[in-house]
Amino acid sequence: MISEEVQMFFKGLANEKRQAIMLLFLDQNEVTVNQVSELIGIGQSTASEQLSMLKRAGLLNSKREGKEVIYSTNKNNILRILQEINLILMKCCN
Amino acid sequence: MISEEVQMFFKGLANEKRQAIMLLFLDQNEVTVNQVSELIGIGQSTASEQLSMLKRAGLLNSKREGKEVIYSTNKNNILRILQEINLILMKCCN
DNA sequence: CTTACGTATCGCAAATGCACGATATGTTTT
DNA sequence: AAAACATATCGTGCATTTGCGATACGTAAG
Repeated sequence: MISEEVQMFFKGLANEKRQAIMLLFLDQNEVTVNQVSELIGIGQSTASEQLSMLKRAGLLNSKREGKEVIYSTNKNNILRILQEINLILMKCCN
Repeated sequence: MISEEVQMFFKGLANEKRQAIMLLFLDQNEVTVNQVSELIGIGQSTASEQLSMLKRAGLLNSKREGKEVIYSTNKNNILRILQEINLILMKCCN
């Protein structure tokens, strides 16, 4: 079987809205929940839940700053998991 | 938005059984539907459907050989999509 | 042509995922 | 302490996914 981490990584990115959220970080490296809600065009609660899901999946980090919660990419973890995935799929493609 | 291909790639790997199927190719580079059914421990129809899903997602190829259908990894496509994903996520992790 | 075997498709029930509004919690300002 | 704002959680309806058995289709052998 495959590590729980990698499994969650794929589930995290298996949704269009969550993919769109990740793409936000191409332009800016920090976003708040409300920004995501507005930029993606989803409700506030949905944004909050999808962001926390991406965090659980190891793709994002969050920190509180005043009343806002600021999300950013979990670079180290993403790169680590990417390497793991590359390794596995490369082997499958001997 | 992200390309349909990449989206399908993630959805393909977002399921435990399908991940297990892909891992079969670490040992052998060709499997039949029945082999998958037995090795993974799922019904014949389920194996058939998941395999054809992985093919649609661009991860597998298939060819008929007699009464059997033999699946193998779509190496070129996998490597291509992996590169694309790496590119995107690397940028997100500037 | 019939049988046997491998695979694909169909119909269905259960589980999971999704998105929302309402509401609760946390934080700053007044 | 109360108001205002940002975020998190809850409950719900709806859609999608999952896995199965039954059945249809394709292919090879008798």
